[in-house]
Parts: sequence; structure tokens; C-alpha cells
Amino acid sequence: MRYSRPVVTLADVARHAGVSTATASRIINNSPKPVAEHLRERVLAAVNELQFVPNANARQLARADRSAVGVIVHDVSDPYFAEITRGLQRVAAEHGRLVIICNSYRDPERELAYVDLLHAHRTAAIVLAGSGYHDTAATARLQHKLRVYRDAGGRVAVVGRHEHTGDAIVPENEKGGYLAGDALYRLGHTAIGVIAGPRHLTTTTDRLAGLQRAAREHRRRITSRHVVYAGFDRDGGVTAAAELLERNPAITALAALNDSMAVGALACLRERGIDVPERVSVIGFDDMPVAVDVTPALSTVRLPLEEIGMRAMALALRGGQGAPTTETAAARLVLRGSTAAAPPQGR
Amino acid sequence: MRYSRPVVTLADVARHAGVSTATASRIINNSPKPVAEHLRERVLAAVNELQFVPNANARQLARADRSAVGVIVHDVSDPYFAEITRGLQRVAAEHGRLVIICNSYRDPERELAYVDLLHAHRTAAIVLAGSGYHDTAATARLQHKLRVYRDAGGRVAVVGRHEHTGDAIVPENEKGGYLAGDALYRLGHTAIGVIAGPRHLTTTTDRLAGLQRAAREHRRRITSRHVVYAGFDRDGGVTAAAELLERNPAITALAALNDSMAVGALACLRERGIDVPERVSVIGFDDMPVAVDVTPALSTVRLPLEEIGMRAMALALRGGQGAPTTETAAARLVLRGSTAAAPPQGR
DNA sequence: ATCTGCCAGGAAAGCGCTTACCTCGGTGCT
DNA sequence: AGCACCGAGGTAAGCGCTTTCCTGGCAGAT
Repeated sequence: MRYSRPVVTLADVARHAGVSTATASRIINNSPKPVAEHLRERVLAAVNELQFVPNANARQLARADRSAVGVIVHDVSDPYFAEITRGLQRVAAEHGRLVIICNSYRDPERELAYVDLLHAHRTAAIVLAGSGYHDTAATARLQHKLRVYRDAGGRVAVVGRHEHTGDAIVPENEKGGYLAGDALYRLGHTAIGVIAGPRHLTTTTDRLAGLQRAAREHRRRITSRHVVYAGFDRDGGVTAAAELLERNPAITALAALNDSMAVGALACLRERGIDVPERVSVIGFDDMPVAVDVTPALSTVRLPLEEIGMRAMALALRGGQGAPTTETAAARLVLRGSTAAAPPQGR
Repeated sequence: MRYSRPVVTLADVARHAGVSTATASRIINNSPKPVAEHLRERVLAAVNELQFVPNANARQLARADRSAVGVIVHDVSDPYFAEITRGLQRVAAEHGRLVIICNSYRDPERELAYVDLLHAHRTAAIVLAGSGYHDTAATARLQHKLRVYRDAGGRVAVVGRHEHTGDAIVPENEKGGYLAGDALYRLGHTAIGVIAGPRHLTTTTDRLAGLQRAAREHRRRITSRHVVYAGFDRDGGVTAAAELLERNPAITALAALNDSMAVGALACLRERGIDVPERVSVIGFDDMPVAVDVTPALSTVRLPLEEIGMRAMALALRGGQGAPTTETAAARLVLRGSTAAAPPQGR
């Protein structure tokens, strides 16, 4: 069934133009080596007539250079990664690089498999974006695979990972958590519920740590009954908010560890007829585009996502020289309508 | 500066294990050909010790099969494509296929370049998602490139394109437009403003055509002063809504040709203190996740985006047999809080 | 004991390119 | 006129794999 069509090769083009493959190749890649004009025309005409499309695999095999770059994210369709990816693509496109995007769906195994895959394809670099895992075994294996990849000449840049093998952009997650917490405490909230992401993600623990620090500074404590871990998405936000409200009716503020969850929390509160921010304040994290379109507009901690992507790709593409760099991406507090002073009865 | 590291090859593995490359290859790819157990162990041990990662390019060159599949979308970070891409990836992953995602950013030139690129990489299939252009020249060139690709053995599947070379999934854009219009007219609206996407996109004209048909059926007309073309995103919605309101103060309903624009319209109305849906009804298109989180929740026309992606990938991956298939994806009206009966003073 | 048959394993021929190296004709010099 | 030199174009050697085809050793049959 699978009859192979007569694929056009460079040899066909050369034959058709009456030159050697060497000359044809030189013309097609316009190499520095000078070639007579009439030959060039003949070859180009042949390329066009035969509709020759050079085999990228053969080409890549023959020359030693690497050009494509791989990107591994949790899920491009998640706005957080969509923003980062946009930045990555932008810079890659400027450099004429092809980007191969892989979704790990937060599965460490799949992540490992993709590193191998990108290594096998001899990509020039791998950009790994997204939280790391609190899973020593998986982390060690990943570290190891990345090291092998680097030893084989690949570059690695990571975004928001602690285990930075290579260059890294680290968003100020702890600092951001602190900013959110500090803002809430300053508004007079004392009972704060935290809608956290998955326990095993470092992003969760980092942001939470910032919140705790703010609490400490304001001589408060965030006990475990004020923290609910859930999926890092809208639905996770809905269920976590519901549980938090159930467990602690006195809560006057909800801090979600990302905007998706915050939006879910808003939905949950709306459904229960709890006014935001009058009765309960809500603050998110990331400042995703949707934040300004929900009602009330979401207060949050802004992370320059697209910029992070751009910087990560720039690091990955810059020459191999120099020691690995670690850059931080600043978190900034953005207050909108979803936060307000704690209501009087909240003490 | 660029000293090449000693890259491990299959030959190294074979030597290290004391076998031929043929045997090593057979073991690594566990080919059907039987191999003695002790050799297998030795080779696998060597692979592990040397951290051998086979060169995918060489492999691809040596065997004739194609495995990766390319996807060209306007922009993955746009929720519309993010949803579709999610579906595409899902099915591809089930088949163990690598997906290469390319963003054309709605630039026909870039689109062409990517087709060449994916062709060069000998991908098994190309999935082209996103509206086509009303640009005969560009369309013809694209058609041509796709034909060359198919002649060379590639498969092509398109989503929402008229010029279907190969398999196609076509969302019911016209029908959806009709549903939106019909719903609005039934609610008693007579002056409807249309927030349209870019003029040169077929998606825009198709959806608009549906709206026009509904108008005709209700013995109304949508004149050009009731239509504003803008960018297919939130900002486009904001500016278009503003202009529409300015031009036709009597408008009681706004139909946006996608949800992003509808969300922008909502923002614009909110800012001007115009109540939705009391004074003005708003309806979107696509039913993106954000639709339920804005206030009021957005009435819209649902398109099964993820499913569309899944079906498109399924078409692209199924064997080459059979004539090109065209499947339609059903549009469905989803009424939420942003639409209501026309206010009395609206006649 | 000799022959046939079988099968595990190896030699080698590509896959479609790039490029180092060689060839050969023409030029400028003595 | 004879030489060295130069440079456009071709020859061929890989790049790292897969796979066809061949080899040689062994078991079973006669």
C-alpha cells in the first residue's frame, strides 16, 4: 500500500542541470565558493522545475551544526506557558531557529523522554520551562540526562527550576508570595486562606514560603488548615476555595498561587453569593491576561512571562562561552478590584 | 572555540560491546531478528555506560519512514489555537508521534516558509489550523506547496480552511454566525452591531455571512455601518465596540466574531457604565474557557475546539488510503448571562 | 562420518547531503 | 615559449544509522 513516490534528490537536480552535486549543493546553500552565473541559473531553474526540497535530515547529518531548539513545557495551552512560549518563539524566530515544543503535562517521565528525544534530534538547545518537582529520584535522573546532553554539546536553559543545570531564569516566586501576603496583612486581614498548587511542585512551595514569611513578619501564622493543595487550574481553585471556606468560615482573604486558581475561587465565591472584595478579598499570582477581565478585576502578583521566555531563549542561543548564568525575573504587586480592607467583623 | 565533544555513536557502542554495528542496531531497536541474550545484555550495558543517544537524523535518513508531524497555527498562545493544539497533541501522543508546532502569526509568507521547513524535515503530515486568507496569490502558492508536499508522500489536514488540499475539518462558521444572529433577533434586538475580525480572513466573512442570513430571515439588514473590522483579539474588541457605539447609539446588541473580542467589548461597555445585558446584549463565538469567568458570563457559539484538534490529527495520521475527507464540526448556541431581551426603548 | 539446512551475526551498501581535496584549463610572468 | 599559479568545478569521502545479503558454524539427517 505504501508505495514510495519518486522523491527528488539533490542528485536529480544536479543531473537535470548538468552539473555535479557539489556544485548544485554550493549553489543551493549559496556557499562562499564562487560559481559561474550561468550554472547558478541552470541549477536554480532545475530546483524550481523539479520542486526540490532538500532533506533536512541528510543536511543535518552532513554538516555538524545544530539549528533547531527544543522547548519542554507543562502545557502550552495553559496561559502561563502560552505567554512564556510566545517569548521563546519570538526570540527563536529572530534567530531563524525552528522551535520544537513538547508538552510534558507535568509528568516527570514524559519530561525525561522528551529530553532524550530532543537530544536524539541534536537540537542546539533545550529550554525547560515550568516548576520542578519535589521528587529526588526524578530530579536526579533529569539532571543526569541534561548533563549528558550538555556533554554532547547541547545547551540548556531552564525557567523556574531550582536544579539549574546550565542557564536559568528564576522568577521571584518567594518574593511574589511575600508581596501578596504582605499586601493582604496590610489591609488588615488576619485569617488568610491559601489556595495552593500541587504539593510536589517547587513553585507551590516557593510561593507559599513567601506567604509564610509575610505572615511571620506581621506576627501571624498560616496554619495547615488554612492551606489547601489542588490542581494548578481553575477547577482546582474552585474546589480549594470551597474547602477553605468550609473549614474556616472566618476567612476574609484568599491567596491563590496562580491566577487560574484565583479565577476559580472568584467563581466559587460568586456562586455562594459572597461579595468580593467586600466580604472576602482575593489575590492571584502571575497576572495573566484574564486577570483584568474577571469581575472584580483580579489583584495579583505580576510576572513578566513573555519577557521571561525571551530571556530564556536568548540565554539558550547565545554562544557556549562563559559560565552558566542565573537571572531572576522580578515579581511586582498589582492591586486591582478584588482586594480591599478586611471587613470590620473579620476582627 | 567550538570544539566538538567526542559524540558517542553506534559504532562506539558496538566496539565497546564487541559486536558489529548491525547487531547493536538490531538490539537497540529491538528488531524482530533474534539475538543471543548475552549479546543483548552486553550491548545494553554499553549503551548505558556510554550514555548513547541515537542520532535521530541519521536514523530517519536510513529508514524511509516518517514519524514526526508538523502543525502550523496562527499562534499557540491564542486560546483558540491552544485548545485545538491540545487536541492535536493528545492524539499525536497516543500514536507516539512527535509534534512540531509552528506559529505563523497570521503571516502568509511565514506559513509558506513553514510548509517548506516541515517538508524538508520529512514530517509524516502537516496540520494547518486557522482561517484562510482572502488573498488569491498567497492561497495559490500555499496550495501549490502543499501539493508538492503531498506528491512527495506527506499527508495534509486542514482545520477551517476552504482551500482544502487533503483532509479537512471545517467548523460550522456560517451556521454559528446564523445561530448568534437568530438568537439576538429572537430576543427582539433590531439594531445589532457586529465586531468582526480581520477582513481578509475567511473565518470573519463566513461568520459574518451567517449573521447576515439570520438578519435576512428576520427581515432586517446589517449595514456596513453596523460592522467594524478589527484585530481578532481583546484589544480589537475594545476599539471596535467603542466605534460601533459611537456610530450607532441606538445599538442594543453586539455580536463579536470571537470570544476574545467579546471580552474586549464587555470591558469597553463596563468602562462606559453601560449595563450588560440590560442595556446592551453581547454574544461571542468559540466558547473559550474565559467565557464563563467574565461578568456577566458570556453567551456564545460553542465550537468543540479540542475535539476539532483531535479529529484533525486523527485524519492526518490515518493511513494514506482513501479519498480526502471533509468533516464538519458542529456549532452550538450557548446562552449565558450576557444576552437578554432588547430593552423597551430599543423600540 | 558426510551432507544439508538453518540461523545468529557480520560485512557492506546505501539513505541524501556537505565539503576537503584534487583536477585541469587558463592566465601572467620571466 | 615555458613555467608557476590560481580558481572553477568535479570526485569522493564521510555524517550515523538501517538493512540486505552473505558467511560460517552447528544440529540433525542419512
